[in-house]
Amino acid sequence: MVSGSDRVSAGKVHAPQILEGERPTLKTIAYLTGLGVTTVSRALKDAPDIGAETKERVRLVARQLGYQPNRAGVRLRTGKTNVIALVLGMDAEIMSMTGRMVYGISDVLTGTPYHLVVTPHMNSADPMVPVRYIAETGSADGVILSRTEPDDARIRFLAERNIPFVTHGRTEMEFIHPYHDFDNEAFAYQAVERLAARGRKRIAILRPPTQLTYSGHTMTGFHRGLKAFALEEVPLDWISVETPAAGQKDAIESLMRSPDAPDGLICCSGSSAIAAAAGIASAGKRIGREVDMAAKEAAGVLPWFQPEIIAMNEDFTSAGRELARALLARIAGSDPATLQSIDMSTWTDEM
Amino acid sequence: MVSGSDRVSAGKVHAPQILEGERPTLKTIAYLTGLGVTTVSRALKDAPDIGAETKERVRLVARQLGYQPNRAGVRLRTGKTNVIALVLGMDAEIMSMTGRMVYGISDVLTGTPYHLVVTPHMNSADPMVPVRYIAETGSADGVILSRTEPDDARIRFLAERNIPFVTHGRTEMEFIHPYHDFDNEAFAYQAVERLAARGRKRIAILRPPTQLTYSGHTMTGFHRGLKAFALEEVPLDWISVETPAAGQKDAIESLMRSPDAPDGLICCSGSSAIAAAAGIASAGKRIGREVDMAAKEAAGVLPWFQPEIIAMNEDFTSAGRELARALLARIAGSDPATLQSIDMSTWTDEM
DNA sequence: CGATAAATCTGTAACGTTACAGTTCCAAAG
DNA sequence: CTTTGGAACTGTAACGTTACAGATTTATCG
Repeated sequence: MVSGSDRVSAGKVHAPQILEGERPTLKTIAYLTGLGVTTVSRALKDAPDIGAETKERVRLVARQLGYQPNRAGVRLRTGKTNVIALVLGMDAEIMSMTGRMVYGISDVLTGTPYHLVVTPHMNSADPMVPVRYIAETGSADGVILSRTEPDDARIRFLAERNIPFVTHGRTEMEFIHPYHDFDNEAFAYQAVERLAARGRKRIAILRPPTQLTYSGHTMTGFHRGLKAFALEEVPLDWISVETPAAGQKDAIESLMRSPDAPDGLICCSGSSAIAAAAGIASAGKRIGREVDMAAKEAAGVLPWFQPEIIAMNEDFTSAGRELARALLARIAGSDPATLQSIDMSTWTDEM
Repeated sequence: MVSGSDRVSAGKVHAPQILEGERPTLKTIAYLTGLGVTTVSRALKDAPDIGAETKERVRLVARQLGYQPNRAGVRLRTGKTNVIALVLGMDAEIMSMTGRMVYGISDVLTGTPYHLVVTPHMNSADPMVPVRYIAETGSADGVILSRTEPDDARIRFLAERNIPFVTHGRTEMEFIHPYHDFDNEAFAYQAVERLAARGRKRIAILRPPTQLTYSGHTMTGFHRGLKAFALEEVPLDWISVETPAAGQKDAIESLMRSPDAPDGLICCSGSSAIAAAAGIASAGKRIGREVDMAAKEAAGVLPWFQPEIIAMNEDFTSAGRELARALLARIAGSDPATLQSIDMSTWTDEM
C-alpha cells in the first residue's frame, strides 16, 4: 500500500540545479527521491520510523550517486570527528616500528569511516602537548598512545576527560583502561631459558629505558629466569636500548673485555642487538662460541645478519591491529576491562 | 576617537551562558568584546576594514581564551580541510622509511594548521583507490605520493583535477609537477666509482622494481659508471630489492657460486644489502676480500652490521621535510617549477 | 461514527564559520 | 546645507548534517 512514489509534496527543495557536477549531498538524494532531507538522513541510518520500501529506494539512489556523508557537516553537527589520533614519541626505535603499526591500524580502519591522523612530538618537548591539543580542540574521537609509563600523566589526563584511548603498553595506575602490550616478561624469561639451554651462566641484559613500564616487566622476567635456571646477573645498567648506538657498542665492548664478562647477553631491540654484536666482535669474541645473544626485534633482519643470534620477532603490525580494534570498541562503548590484550613471543627458531 | 568599548549595541548575542566550560567560539569573543561575530572573524584574519585598536582587542581576548577556530566550521564553510594526505603503498621497504618520513613531514607541519592523515593501501589493490577517495570526498588540501612511476595514473588524475600534490620521486610525464627525489643516478654512479677504486671489474646490481621511476635513474647511473670506469656488468635482473629476502639471498648465493660471479655488488636498499651479504657469506666469499659491496640504506645500521660494506644513507626525514614544504607552497599557489628538489648522496665513509 | 494510536514522513533550528551586501557614522567637498 | 565617500562595523544566509517537535495518513478500537 502507498507506493509513495507519487507523493511529491510542496516546496521541498528549491534548487534543481543541484545535480550538476558537485558532490551529492542529502539534498541531492532528497530531490531525486522526492523525499525530505530529514527522511533521507534517517533512512540512511536505518531509523525505525522510516518505511522499508523508502529505505530501499533511498539506499539505491545513494549508492548510485556514490553518496558519502560530508565529514565536516557531521562533525559540526554531532561533534563526531571520525578521526583516530596516533600519538608518537619520536625516538630512533619508534621510527622503525611506526610503519608497521600504521599499517596495522589502517588495516582495521579500512571500511570504517575513520581516518588516521599521526601526531608525533619531539622527544624533548612536553609529552602532554599533543594530548592536550586533542582534548582542547576535540580533534579526535580516540587516541592511541605509545611509550607508556607506570604513572603516565597523559593517560591520567585522557581518563579524567573521558576521552577514549588505548595504550601500547600497560600502566600501574589505579584505574582500568584498554591496552595492548607485548609480553616482555615472558620474552626476558624465555631469553634466559634459551641462554641457559646453551650452558650460559653469567647473563647481562641491555634493557629498555627505565621510565617505561615495559622496562620493569622485562626485568621481572629476567630475574625470574635467572632464579629459575640458577644463573648469575652481570650488571649493565648504565646504558639502555636508547643510548646512541656508538655508546652501546663501546659499553658492550668494554664489558666483554673485562674479566667479569658475561657469557650471555639479552638485547631488547634490533638496533641494540646490532650495536652489541659489533661490540662483541670488537672485543674479539664470537656469538655462538664464547658468548650467546638473545634478542627481540621488529624488522626480521637479525637472522640474516647473524644466524647465531637467538632472535624473536615483535609484531607491530598485529599490535597496530589490536590497538585499533580495542579503540574502536572503546569508542563504541565496550567495557575497558574486555579490551586488554597481551602478545606472546614467537622465537624465530620455532617458526 | 570612538573608544568602542561602550558601543554595546542592540541584540547581538542572545545567550550569555556561552561562557561556561565549553570551547570558545567566535560568538564567545563577540560577546566578550561587544562586537559582532563577523567583525571578530575579520579582525582575527587581519582584514583591512577593521580598526587597528579593535583588532588588538580581539586578538587579546582570543589569546586569553585560547581560541582555536573550529575545523569543522571552517571546512564546511570554505571547503578548506587543513589536511595533508600521505598516500603510502605498503611494502616491506616502505615500512622502514615511513616513520622517518612521517617525522619529517610533521616537523614542517608543526605550527601550521595542517594535520597529517596517513592512507596506506595494500599493494595488491588498485593504487587509484586512495587518490580517488581523496578527490571525491575532498578530504585533503594536498597529497603526498610515493612509489612514483614514469607514467603514473594517480598523478595524471590529481593533475587533471587540480588537486595540489607532491611526489616522492620523479615522473616522465609531459607536465611539470612538484617533486622531491633522491639522486639515485648519482648514487649508482658513485657506487660503481667506489667499487672501481677497490679494483673491482665485474659488477652486478640488485635493482629497484622496474616499474618505479627511480629504477631507471639507478640503471642510468650504473651504466654511466660502468662505461666511465671501463667495468663489466654481470646481469642480475631476475630479482629486485622487493623480492622476498630469502629469494634475494638464494639468488645472490648462486650468482656468487657461478664461474661468472661478480666481484662487486651494488644494493639499492638496506634489507637487500643484508640478504645479499648473507648470500655472499653462504657462497663462502667475504665482503672486503673476494667481493665488495656498495649499498644505500635508510636505517644507518649497515656499518654496524658489517663495516666492509661501502654504505650511504638516504635521509627520509629530510625527504619528508622537503615534501611537506613543497606541498604547502603548492597549496599556497607557488609555481610547481620552483618546487622540485633532489637530494645528493653522502657516503658513510665521507661523514 | 469519532477518537486514538501507529506508522511515516517533514520543517525548523542549530553546530561554527565566512562571503556578501548592507548600515552607520563622520569628515570633507560642493 | 546637502552630497559624496570612506572607515568601521554588522546581519543574513549558507555550507551539510541531525535532533526535535510536529504533521499527515491510515488502521483500529469503542
